[in-house]
Amino acid sequence: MSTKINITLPDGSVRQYEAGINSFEIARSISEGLARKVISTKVNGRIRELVTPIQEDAEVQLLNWDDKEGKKTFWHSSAHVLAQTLEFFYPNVKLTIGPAIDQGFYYDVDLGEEVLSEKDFPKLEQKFLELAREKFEFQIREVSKSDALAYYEKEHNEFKLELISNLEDGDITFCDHSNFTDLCRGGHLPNTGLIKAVKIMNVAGAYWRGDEKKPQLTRVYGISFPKQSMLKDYLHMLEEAKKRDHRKLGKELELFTFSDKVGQGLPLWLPKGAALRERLENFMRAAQKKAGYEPVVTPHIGHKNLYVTSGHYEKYGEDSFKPIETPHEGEEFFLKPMNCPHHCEIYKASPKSYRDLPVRLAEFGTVYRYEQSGELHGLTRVRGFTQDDAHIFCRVDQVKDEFKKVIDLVLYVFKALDFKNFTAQISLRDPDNLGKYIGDTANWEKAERDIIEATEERGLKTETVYGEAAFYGPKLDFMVEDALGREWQLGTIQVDYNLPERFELEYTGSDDNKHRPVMIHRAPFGSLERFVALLIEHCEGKFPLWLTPEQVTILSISEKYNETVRNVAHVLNNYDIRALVDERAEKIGRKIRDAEIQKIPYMLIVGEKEMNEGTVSVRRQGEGDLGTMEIEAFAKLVNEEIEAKLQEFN
RNA sequence: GCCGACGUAGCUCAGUGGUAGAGCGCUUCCUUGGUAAGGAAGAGGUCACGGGUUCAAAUCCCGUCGUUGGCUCCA
Repeated sequence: MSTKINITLPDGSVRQYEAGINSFEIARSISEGLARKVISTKVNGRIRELVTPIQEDAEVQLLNWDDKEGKKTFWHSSAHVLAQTLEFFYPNVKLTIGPAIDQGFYYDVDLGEEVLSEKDFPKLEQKFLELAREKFEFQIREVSKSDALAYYEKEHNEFKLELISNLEDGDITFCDHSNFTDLCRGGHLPNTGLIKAVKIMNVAGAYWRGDEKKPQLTRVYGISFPKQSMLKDYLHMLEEAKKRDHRKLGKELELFTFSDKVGQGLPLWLPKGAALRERLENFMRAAQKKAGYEPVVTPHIGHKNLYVTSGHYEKYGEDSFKPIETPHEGEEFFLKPMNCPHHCEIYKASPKSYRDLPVRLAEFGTVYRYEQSGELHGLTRVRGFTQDDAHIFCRVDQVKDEFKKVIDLVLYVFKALDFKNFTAQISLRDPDNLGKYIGDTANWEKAERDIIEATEERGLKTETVYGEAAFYGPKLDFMVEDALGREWQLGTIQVDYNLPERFELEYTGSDDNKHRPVMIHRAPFGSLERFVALLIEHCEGKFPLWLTPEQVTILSISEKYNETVRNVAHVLNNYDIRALVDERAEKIGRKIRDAEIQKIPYMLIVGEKEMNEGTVSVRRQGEGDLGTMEIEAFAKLVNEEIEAKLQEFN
């Protein structure tokens, strides 16, 4: 006897089917075209196999390649084929986990003594496709916990055994295709044949469960596609992204460099880069002045005890440079890894009344941290960097308001610099590991609430991540992706009840009693180094006009007009426009090409006509000829463009 | 720090056991040209560094340093 069930589709329509129907049949009942495209399905919110029978009323969402979750299914299934491929070449391989990631998938395996390197990629890809073309069906089956354990006992796979031991009996499934079996929750393509293209991207060491005390596995990264042409497009896109890499552009545009002789992770700012950085600092100084910050200056080193007091020594001592010892017995100084302890001492330099708060102390403070060598990356992770740091000391009742003001400042900065694609991430405690945080629970809860409310009241779209809070307090981070899609933290706002406690900071309240202020750490750029790196990648080296090293280059048609060209530069300099001249004995086409490559926003061309008329022929980088205008008119154009972008901070 | 790869001229890279190469850049000369590369000549390298194998090493092996893609941590 058959039962009818109701299937609700994402558009809200309800269709009736026999119980036991599967998603693929539903797709085919709608249209053949849909059936051809569908690669996965979500039943009541959970990814399932297309062939999983549905027995009861359900919401069904059919997924194809264009859905994010469809891609995940595709890539997860690909990870199975990768594992099968690895088993073919390395029969003793121990499989661990093989998830889909944002761009493809990986599989972590224990290869024992064997080594896998790039040279092996072509043969892996070839075998992978050979296997895929067999159109093996993925079949999911339930396994009892004891059977599952027995299976991997026989395989001597301690990793899978560990995974299974953490699973509930009755909730364990294996997935088979061809002669290959893997512990797997499910959500697969119907068969391997849909995978038409694969590229093994790289191989890397990865610790089991991300713990460096646990064995290191070999992680093989790959990406796969339903069409060969999509792989080609993807690889082309990666090539394009590499052109935006700040390390490449930083070199080409002469912004910064590194020297082995100075040391790893210690950037050297070249004149053009330093000037750009100085403009960024001045921009921030002006905004902060309006926002009520007071600049302070503190030294590059601090007494060891300062960091013992702050708690940083205990927490980050390992990540610091070795202490600096003085001739005085037992006296140790540290290169400062952060500015806050110094600022606490400035706060303490004079007694404070509740009327004085908030106190906002700002400093472009250069700090030094001993990052592991493998961590260093261009300007985004270095060992010496400058934070646009400030600490706000305020009353508990002022926290939310101060927090909102900082959000305004960060958004102002991002707007002036055309950062549109950022995510605001609220980092809260890890509910499963509350022990690793210091400070009073009630304070933590208040701080977390203040942050959430401040972002809500500012209408900021946020993502909440548990477990990412600093050890001393919750925070709001502004994250931006680099050219290769890796996410970096730029701006940060952090509430801290801990340091005021440790430094015994006080103010006198209206009740004439002593009270503890709250601290807010905040840095809109985060670090100048990282910020500039991300800025370079976002604008491909074409900086906003107000910021760019050279705003205008003046090109003479021939050497006969060099004197006129120098005069034009002189006039523009008087308008505070950064102009340089190209007096080389080159043809104009060549001079234009070079200026275009150097990404100089404006080119002014001066020849016979312009010399006689007192005009310049204007060309915009990337756009072309804008026609002829008077020099003053051009200066006005430049300054108006800058003003339009650089609205004042209010 | 660990795993993989890489290190040749200022830059980008070719050269994989037998006399160190190209393009761009740089210098000099010719050319004085109107919107993305004018021509010629020249200078420039302990092939990252140290050791080993070999008649012979940029090339093969070992170590060190640096860079790089990941893992972990963080701004």
